Amino acid sequence: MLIGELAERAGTSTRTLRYYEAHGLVHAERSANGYRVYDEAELRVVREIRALLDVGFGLDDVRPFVACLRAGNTSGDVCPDSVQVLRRKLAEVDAYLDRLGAVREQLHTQLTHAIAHRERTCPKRRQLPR
Amino acid sequence: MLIGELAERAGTSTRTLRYYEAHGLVHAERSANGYRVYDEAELRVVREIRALLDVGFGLDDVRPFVACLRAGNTSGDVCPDSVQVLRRKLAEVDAYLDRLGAVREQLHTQLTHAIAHRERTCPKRRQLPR
DNA sequence: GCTTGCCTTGACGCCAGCGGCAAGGTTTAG
DNA sequence: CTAAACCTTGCCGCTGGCGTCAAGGCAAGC
Repeated sequence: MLIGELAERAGTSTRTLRYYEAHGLVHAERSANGYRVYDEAELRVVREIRALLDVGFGLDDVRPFVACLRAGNTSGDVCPDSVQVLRRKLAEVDAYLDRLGAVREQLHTQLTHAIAHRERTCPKRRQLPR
Repeated sequence: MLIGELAERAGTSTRTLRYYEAHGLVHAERSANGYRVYDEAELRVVREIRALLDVGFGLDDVRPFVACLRAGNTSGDVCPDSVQVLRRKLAEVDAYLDRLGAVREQLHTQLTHAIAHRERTCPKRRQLPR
């Protein structure tokens, strides 16, 4: 399998695959003419990477999962390192949810106050002219 | 008030103030020697900018609030444009909260499965060696 | 006069995950 | 023979909000 086919099958670009390789995440043999030749297993690897990036992981966070797949596991998240990353990421997400919830509250009260102020200042104006 | 003093009083850097000015958010007179001279009112403006950026606004989002302050309002959020931005931002935050909540769920189940798998595969290992 | 501490503009660096272009080699079909 | 469709390496661009020099001018105390 050449890089174009892998890219299409994984739903990404050749540029991205070369980028992953440059960062040590995806491996490829080389054919006589220098073309990258991929094993079928790399497709799973690339999909794992993509799935994790979509969830907000960084490339470094993904490494243990890739290594886990390469170690022969059917799923990339069953190895200790992966689990550790999962825990850390879950904590990060929880922390961010908290912060974002607080921000939401602030925005909400600020919006409420602003509208109330407009009511006081200029009562004849309708709230939603629509 | 010179730029250094304003920076310190606003809890930011001179670089930041020049940046804001370059982007049309903060105004300054110039003294004979070319130094920026700030009005007292600019302190409130800078603090408003900082507060909004901390909440996740971009510089463009901040503009209406600054204009609102300049228009003589005691608070930057009572003008229609500001209210509109507040509404939009609130919607964005809500959307992001939803996504992040879904991500959290996925991470949680993935983590649960991974740990369960390790239990099945290697029951003698303790979960948290501590 | 010299140092110290302000201030000025200008320009590059940073982070992350690529996109996109340049300039070229290879293989296959017509 | 040539065009088309692959592939290669390399390098700049992008987004945002600044940090961090660099090189120099101005003010004030000793």
